[in-house]
Parts: sequence; C-alpha cells; structure tokens
Amino acid sequence: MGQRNDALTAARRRLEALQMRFTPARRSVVEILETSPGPQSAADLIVAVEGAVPISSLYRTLSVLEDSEVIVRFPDPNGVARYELAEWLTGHHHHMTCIVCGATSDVPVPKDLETAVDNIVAEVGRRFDFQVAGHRLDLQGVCAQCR
Amino acid sequence: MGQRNDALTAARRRLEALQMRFTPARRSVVEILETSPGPQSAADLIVAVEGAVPISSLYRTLSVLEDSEVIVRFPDPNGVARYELAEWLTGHHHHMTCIVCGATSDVPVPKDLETAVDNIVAEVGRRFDFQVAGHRLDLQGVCAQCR
DNA sequence: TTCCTTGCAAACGATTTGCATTGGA
DNA sequence: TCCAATGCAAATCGTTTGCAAGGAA
Repeated sequence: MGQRNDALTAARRRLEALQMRFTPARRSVVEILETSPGPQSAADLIVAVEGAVPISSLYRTLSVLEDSEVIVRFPDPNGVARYELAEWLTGHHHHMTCIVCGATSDVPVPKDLETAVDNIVAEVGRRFDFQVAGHRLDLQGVCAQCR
Repeated sequence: MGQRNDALTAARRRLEALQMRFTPARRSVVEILETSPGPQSAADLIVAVEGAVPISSLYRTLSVLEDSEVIVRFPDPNGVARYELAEWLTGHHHHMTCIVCGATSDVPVPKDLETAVDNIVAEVGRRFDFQVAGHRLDLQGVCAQCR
C-alpha cells in the first residue's frame, strides 16, 4: 500500500496543487520529518540535510511547507521552533519532553484517553465561554533512557 | 488576610533569602503579573512599566525573577516568550489562546476536570514508560469577545 | 521564455552582555 | 564602605529579506 510514501506523495500533490515545485530540498525535509520520532528544530534539520541546503534556503523551504500546510511549526518548551508533519498527514498526537536530555517525542494518545481529553477540553470551553478549536497537551518528565 | 499582598510578600522573601534586593523594578513586574489575566510578554511588560525601566534592565529583572523561581517563562503558540507568576504562587492552571486576537489567558481548571487530566497523564506515562513530572494543556479557539 | 527557486550577503528583531556608574544596607 | 543593581551601547543569535543568478516547464 505504499504506506511509507504516503506523506511524500501527499506533500507533492499539495504543492503541485498550489503550482509549486516539489524540489529536492522540500522532499528532503518531508522525508526527514516523516522518519523522525518527534518534531525537529531548524538547527536539527540544517544538520540533517548535511549542509547540502544553505541556511536561508532551509528556512525558505520550511516557510513554503508551512504555508502550504504540509508541516506545522510550534515552539518547544525552551522556545525553539520545531517542525513536524501536519496532523492531516500523521494523525493527532501529543508530545513529551524529557527534562534531562531535552528530547521531544510524539505521543500517539490512545483513542480512549484522547476521548477523555476531548471531553475535558469541551467542558472547559463550555464553562469559560471559549469556542475551542484545538488543543495541545505536553508532558514534561524523564524519559526511559534518562533513568 | 492580605491576600492581595501574598505574592508580593512571598516574592520579597524569596529574593531576600537569596540575598537579593526587592527593587522597584522587580516589585513592579511582580505586581503587574499578579494583576494580569494571563501571562505577559516582555514587550507587554516594557509597555506596562511605562518606560520607567530600560529594556536591558527589564530583561535582567525577568531573568532574576525566573532564576529565583518567582516567575516562569514559556513560549506562547506564536513563539513569543511570556511570563507569569510561578505555580507555587498562583496554583496550577492551564491556558487558552484566542486565534483571533492572540490573547492568552489563564484557565483555572476545576478540580474535577483536573483530576481527570491527571489520571490521563499518569496513564500515558505508564503506557509509554515516561516518568511524568508535569504537564501543560493549552486550548486554542475563539474567545467570547471575538465572536 | 517565463516563473519559481536558489544562494549569498545584508538586514532584522529580540535578547544578552561588557563595563563603568549608581545606590542601598 | 561594599557589593548588588542599573543604564547605555555594543554584541549575539536565530530568522528574514533583497537581489541577481540558476533551472524546470
């Protein structure tokens, strides 16, 4: 079923639909993010592309992918921008950041727990007259490797 | 009972315990944060202190208060650093950010819902072998004023 | 040919730091 | 007096942008 190529294919289609090219740099970033265990910083990506892409081009690539909603950018607990494939490509998930090594990884919250989170979020929105559009749940703690 | 002065008093004591002074600038920042409906950015604070405190001093003030754990710094959804009184002064709470006006405000999640959140977080930690030390739940949506 | 894309360098905005000065205990 | 705190200016860091050159359709 080509599961491995889904994100790549979807990304190419999205860009082509916007009359933009699926260039090597753009493809590389999508590939890297697809195979990463969690969101990557611009610095991580600059290293990951092995200096094959100049800093300014990397940022431009990220900006294009973000504008086309292939990736999303968000600040990690330390304020550094991190990027990951958009949820329409990966599914909804949360993050856990290790306070020892600083690594941030994805947490694909099981359906039953996610339902509970949704209920809580909806209830809070109701109580505070806030029209909820989405949420983020981040855990801080110590990962298995750091114990 | 001097409820209004608790944070101010606690902040002064904390600084004095560290042999630091509770200067006017430091006091101002604590007062502003104590009376704000949500976390403030450095830019907000610079405006709030009415130019009475130079930029560099304001940042130094924030850094001192952060190091002494009187305030905490965290990035809002747009990546700008925001500051608020530490939870030992205000109690645990979450945040909601309006995607229209960008305002971030506190959400003192009711005890019953917070208990549910705690259970979920604990369960996730168990399932993913992650020693959870804390969590952040942020809601994105549209606030009452922006509808 | 026509645009989109790239690369380099300069520009930027937010935050930090060096250093001499000020001021409180 | 003595050391923390301050203020200004210069330095940094991550990120963005102008502009001319390169490349795919």
